[in-house]
Amino acid sequence: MTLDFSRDKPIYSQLVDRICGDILKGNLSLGDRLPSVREYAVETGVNVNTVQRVYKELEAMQMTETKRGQGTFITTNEERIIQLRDDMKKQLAQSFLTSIEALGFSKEEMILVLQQK
Amino acid sequence: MTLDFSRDKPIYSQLVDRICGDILKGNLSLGDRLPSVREYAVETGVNVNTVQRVYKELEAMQMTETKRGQGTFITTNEERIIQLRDDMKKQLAQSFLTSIEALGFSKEEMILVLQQK
DNA sequence: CATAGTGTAATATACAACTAGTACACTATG
DNA sequence: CATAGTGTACTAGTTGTATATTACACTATG
Repeated sequence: MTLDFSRDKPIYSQLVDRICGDILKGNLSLGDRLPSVREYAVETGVNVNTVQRVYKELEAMQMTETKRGQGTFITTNEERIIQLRDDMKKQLAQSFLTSIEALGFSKEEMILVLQQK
Repeated sequence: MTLDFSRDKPIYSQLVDRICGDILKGNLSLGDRLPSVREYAVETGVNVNTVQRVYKELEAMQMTETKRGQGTFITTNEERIIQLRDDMKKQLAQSFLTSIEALGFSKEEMILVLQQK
């Protein structure tokens, strides 16, 4: 694989987003095992510690459960996933609103732009 | 003044946003002179070099014009401001779309959330 | 033409975030 | 109980950001 990473955001953060996305989209199923930190490090071309940080973040979000010696698994708690999905949606919307307000755009004009794309 | 800065973004970047916003919103008018780097540094409680970086960025965006010995002024080129406003609007929209796509949200469902706020 | 107020530049320092290399600790399995 | 495969922890180096300090270059003004 060896992914491309944008430089304006930490790699670990981009990987968290990617995995979150895969889970929320259903590309990964509840209970699935993620690659080991070493495997995933090789796949993506980053350091083991970076992957560890990714898995740590995911676990802190209660999106995964980590078992030493066994691996990291996507939570089987479906409610938690649903809740996370909703939280993220709200958070995305809120930070978007904050940004546009800071630059003086109205919600309505931005929605128009979005609809045109 | 002595502003509060969020820790998740560089200070210089937050100041750029603030001034951009003030210009785009019309709080600052075309041709207005910004405070001197030293004044603004004291006002905001940051270092002169940080303010200098802010003014440099603004000039690179052609949002201001800097005259050595005189000060930094908001461009009188109204077209440029209009263009910047439009560019930023599109850029905001695009990065929003990229984010929501990465996490598996649809444009439509996000617009609904935005409208409810 | 001296002076004070502009922006600009260079250097050193400090600190935090990020990443990498390496070694350690736990678990399943034959 | 040895071994291979897990996650974890420690240390160090790099980079970006911010600060402090100092000096320089230009402009307006008395």
